Amino acid sequence: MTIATWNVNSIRTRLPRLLAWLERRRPDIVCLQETKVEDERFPVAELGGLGYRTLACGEKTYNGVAILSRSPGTDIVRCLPDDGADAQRRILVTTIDGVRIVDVYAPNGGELGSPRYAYKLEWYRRLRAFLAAAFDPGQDLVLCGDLNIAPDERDVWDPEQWRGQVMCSEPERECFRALVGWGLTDALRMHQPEAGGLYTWWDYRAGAFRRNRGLRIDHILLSPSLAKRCSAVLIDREERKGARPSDHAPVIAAIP
DNA sequence: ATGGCTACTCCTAGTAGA
Repeated sequence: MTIATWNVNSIRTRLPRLLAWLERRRPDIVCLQETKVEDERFPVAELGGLGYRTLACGEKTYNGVAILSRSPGTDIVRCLPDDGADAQRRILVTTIDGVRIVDVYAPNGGELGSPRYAYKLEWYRRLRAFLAAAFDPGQDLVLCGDLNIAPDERDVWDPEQWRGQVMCSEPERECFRALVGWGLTDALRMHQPEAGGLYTWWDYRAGAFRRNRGLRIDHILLSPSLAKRCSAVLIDREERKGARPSDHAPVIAAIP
């Protein structure tokens, strides 16, 4: 199977590009983030026309995650167990073809020391607790999405400029290492252990994409059984080019 | 030249993204 993750920055704005990309890449499972739409308004019919089923967990304007798949999903979980009824829509879990899929849109974090930064760290603590309580690293499991953390200096175009900034701070990186420490493998780094310049997000401003001034903040993390099978991981930079792109590129893992 | 953007909303200004 191929599984992809993509922060589309609005499913409605990105729908033409998403449909063309699905036709070209034909991934089996796609985890989307920042759909920015309530579930009633999600473009289910258009995606169905290409043979994809939709599971959506969204809200108006902000956040929102969704999972597209050829096979149906079962055992669906929306939000974290300690989220309230009005929680930000940031997590969606399902099982597809025997693989547990955890689709995540982590908080941005605002500025270091801000309430939103504290919320991000707390949210990661709750995510880690959810993993421990609800899953087993011995199962076939993928945790992927926009984690809003660049794990180390190889993942940042200018480590000096970004040192201590949000997405690069040591407490955030400790949150990423806690996921890996639970038993997950960073699929891209498994295949490209040293390479720099591999980014998944580039600012819309300042010609950042053209200059490859980016960050690697979108990740596919695999349980050991899937890491063993994963044969390739691709950052689909083509999707950051052209008219009206998302500011994120998709990441695709092949798991034969 | 060191900045330049995009998408959302009871839309035309303010907020958020990262």
